[in-house]
Amino acid sequence: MRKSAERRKAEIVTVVLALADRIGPDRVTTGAVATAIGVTQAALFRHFPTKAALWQAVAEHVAEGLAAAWEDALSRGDGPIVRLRALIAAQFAQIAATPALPMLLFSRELNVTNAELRATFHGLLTAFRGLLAREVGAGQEAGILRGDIETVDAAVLLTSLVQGVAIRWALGARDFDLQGEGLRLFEVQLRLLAAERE
Amino acid sequence: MRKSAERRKAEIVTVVLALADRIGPDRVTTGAVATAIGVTQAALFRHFPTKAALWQAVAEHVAEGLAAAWEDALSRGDGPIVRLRALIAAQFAQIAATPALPMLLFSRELNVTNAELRATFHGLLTAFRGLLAREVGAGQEAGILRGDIETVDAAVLLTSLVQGVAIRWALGARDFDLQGEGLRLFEVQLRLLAAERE
DNA sequence: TTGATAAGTGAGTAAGTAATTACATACATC
DNA sequence: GATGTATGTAATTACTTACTCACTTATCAA
Repeated sequence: MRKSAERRKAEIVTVVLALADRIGPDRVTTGAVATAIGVTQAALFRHFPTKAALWQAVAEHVAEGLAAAWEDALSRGDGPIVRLRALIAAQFAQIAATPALPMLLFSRELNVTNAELRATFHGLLTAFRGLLAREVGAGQEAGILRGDIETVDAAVLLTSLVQGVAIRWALGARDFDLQGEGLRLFEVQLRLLAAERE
Repeated sequence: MRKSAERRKAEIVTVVLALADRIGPDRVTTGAVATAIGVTQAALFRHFPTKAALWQAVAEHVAEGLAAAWEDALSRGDGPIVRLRALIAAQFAQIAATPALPMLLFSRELNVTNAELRATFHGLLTAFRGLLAREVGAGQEAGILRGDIETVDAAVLLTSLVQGVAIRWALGARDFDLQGEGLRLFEVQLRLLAAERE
């Protein structure tokens, strides 16, 4: 029943993310989190001085998860196409594992209350685009991808693909496999980006 | 100072959208709206029975604006490519005119409190994708666009493009011209989708 | 000019919000 | 087994929220 501070903190962060998905990030009150865990509301402030600090911890948790997934994806493959596919797959996997992520990007906690969080997440999106751009550039130099397209433009198209599918999934009924549909469309876009050969 | 109910209603809706952009949709309190207008908070309830009804009116206003912009775009052009470009341009123009739109899609007002609004907006996105798909199909039949791509997939890629650029604009510093950058990337994607000719 | 109607006000209420406090108790360490 | 510390609680705080109601007053038609 009673847990160490470290494990309790982790539990709180997890519950916040789950609640954010279920009832929306801005409806996550300290009371709701507490009852979902099974402690009193005051107990939360044993572990986080303010609610903003709680959200900060949540953001760091998410950011670390994303960074780790990207690193893992890049270390796996060898060719640029394989690595591109792994990056996209990792991104979809992270979103599926944390469905509140798209909503979180637009929550007031992130955009208004905590300017630092906003910068953090915006930086994450930029970093992801940068990783994609590097692989696209490698593919272009290798002659696998069309060279008559700006590298960064191709990267933007790919990040947009992820966001577009994620939005459709998050706002809709979530009645399709996010990663499957996302990777299918990635292959379509990849065919468009491929250098022509006959 | 004193206005007719019709004009006051319209003013309230406008102010709500402006406030939603500035402080986030979920921080738009009846008090904040009232002081932004220059009336007391109680005055709002003269025109809308509940806050949910207010949001309903806001959603209808936005939906009507989008539908009108699409209709106008379609009536303008003649060829499928021209109409595609006009649809994309219209969408970017609407987002630029109502910057709260992307946030609104993910607000709790839309996603949790009012299930009807959620369905409305989700339907709008689907409708837009449908309009794009029709033009893409026409372009494919005319031999202007590649035929080896599923029509709906191309439409999804185009809506994703809009959403991706809009997200980058809304979450970033808004330091670039949304419509200009959006249309530039549209031309890039269009080149990828074009039937090859040499 | 007058009277009816519609727009706006001032002063409230009840329900929720994050945060604080004094107090209790489980748990590891000696 | 005693004891100090860290985790948790009950009660309460000051504040914000949407919403109500009895009232005032601007506006306009007769």
